Amino acid sequence: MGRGKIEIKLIENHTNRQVTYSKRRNGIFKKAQELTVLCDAKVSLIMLSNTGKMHEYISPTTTTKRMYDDYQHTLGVDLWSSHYQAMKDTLWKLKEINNKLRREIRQRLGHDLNGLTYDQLHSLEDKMASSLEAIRERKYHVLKTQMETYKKKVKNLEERRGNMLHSYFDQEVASEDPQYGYVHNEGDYESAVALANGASNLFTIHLHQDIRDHANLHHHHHGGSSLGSSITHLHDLRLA
Amino acid sequence: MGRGKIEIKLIENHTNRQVTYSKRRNGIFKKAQELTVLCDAKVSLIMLSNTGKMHEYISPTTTTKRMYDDYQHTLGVDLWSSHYQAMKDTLWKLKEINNKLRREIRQRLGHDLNGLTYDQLHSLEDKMASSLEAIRERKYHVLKTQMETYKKKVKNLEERRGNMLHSYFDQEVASEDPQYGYVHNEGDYESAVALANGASNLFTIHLHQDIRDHANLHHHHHGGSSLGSSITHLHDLRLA
DNA sequence: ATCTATTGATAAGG
DNA sequence: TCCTTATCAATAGAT
Repeated sequence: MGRGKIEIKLIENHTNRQVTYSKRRNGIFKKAQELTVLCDAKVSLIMLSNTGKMHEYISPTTTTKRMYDDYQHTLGVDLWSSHYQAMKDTLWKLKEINNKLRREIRQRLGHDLNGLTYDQLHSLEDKMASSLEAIRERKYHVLKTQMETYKKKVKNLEERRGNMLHSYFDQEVASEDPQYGYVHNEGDYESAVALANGASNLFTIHLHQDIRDHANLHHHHHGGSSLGSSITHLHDLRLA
Repeated sequence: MGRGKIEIKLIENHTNRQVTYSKRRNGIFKKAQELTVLCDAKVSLIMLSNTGKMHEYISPTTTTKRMYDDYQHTLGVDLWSSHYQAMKDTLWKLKEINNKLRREIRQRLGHDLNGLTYDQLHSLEDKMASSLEAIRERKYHVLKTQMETYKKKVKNLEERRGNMLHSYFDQEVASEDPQYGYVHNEGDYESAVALANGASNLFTIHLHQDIRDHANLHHHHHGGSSLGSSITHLHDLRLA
């Protein structure tokens, strides 16, 4: 269709190729638009020239994202599933670990002991007792250190100001900040985990196994009518 | 181009529409293929008929995923980024929680106490002591229950078999499975967390802000030459 | 699905 | 890139 027939092979002349690309691109766009209107079809057409320019046609009744979503759904594959899957696995593992940790803490708090045997309880008791001992030792160590600090301070004061020691000492102890008292924050964990669990539901990926052998193959019709075309790289997919 | 000119508007006749769809679809596929060869272009063409049938053309030098990824990159926006971001947030929160839980456990094991004040240690000691008490109580409860079970068994046996009680009882106790001894599995948590941390590095998402106003607009050329076509919904994008 | 008159697309040239 | 036009290709309607 032109002043002469042309072979369908790469146009060597750069300028010529550019011109032909431009013309034919617009021809295809026009055809896509006509098809959209004439047949109430939805078309997504993305073209990337060898010079890196990208052109798109999308039927006005849809969006490119929706078309690709539909496409993936039709194929029963998720092109991005591997990414999602890895993330999902990670999330799952973290949640598992979290649950284990929380269970362990609860048992160490003396809750949820019903499932444990006598032996397990005995072992837990031993561990708790020795942990408690470590904490007590640390506590006394801290106390001792603190006392020594105070002693030194007092000594200093005694040297500098005579015997005002008792009133100063009492004041110092009373003003210690009580807000750092150990706070059990299981509630925070609960809500954060709940949030995490809720959010993760957004990412339920369906990974179907019936991937059809369509990708990068030559002209196929999977079931149904065949047009017997000799065009290569055309794929005929149906909604499952 | 046919026995008569046709208006570009929806073909009312169902059969006719189907036939036209089929013919034109193949026409566009052929054009897409020719463009691919003639101009060394890459084309991704997805068509969805009003009957729900989907057809695709993809240039053999690329894949649908790559085309769509390129498309998104060209737009400077990743339509999936919000999903990824939500997942990433979830992962981060879970990791935070995990660390808190693990710190708490370690403190309850009597480790990592250096950062705690005397008050905190005192509070922890109290909690540990009462937890330990709960565990002890549970342990004795289990022991008592178990003893009663044995007593009943023994009583049963006494009634049924006379006075063979001692040997049977000893045997029963000795054969109790010791494999359920409490096992501290912090190592498992460590490695699982490490794995999680490693995997999460795969999901560093780049969220660009320069979203261009291209989506679902009518025929546009962003910079450069205009073909002056009256075709609507054509988009002209350039690689950033 | 095939045929073919007719319109539409486009190669080459400016 | 845009216009022209001879030529070839696509396809509408009929079978």
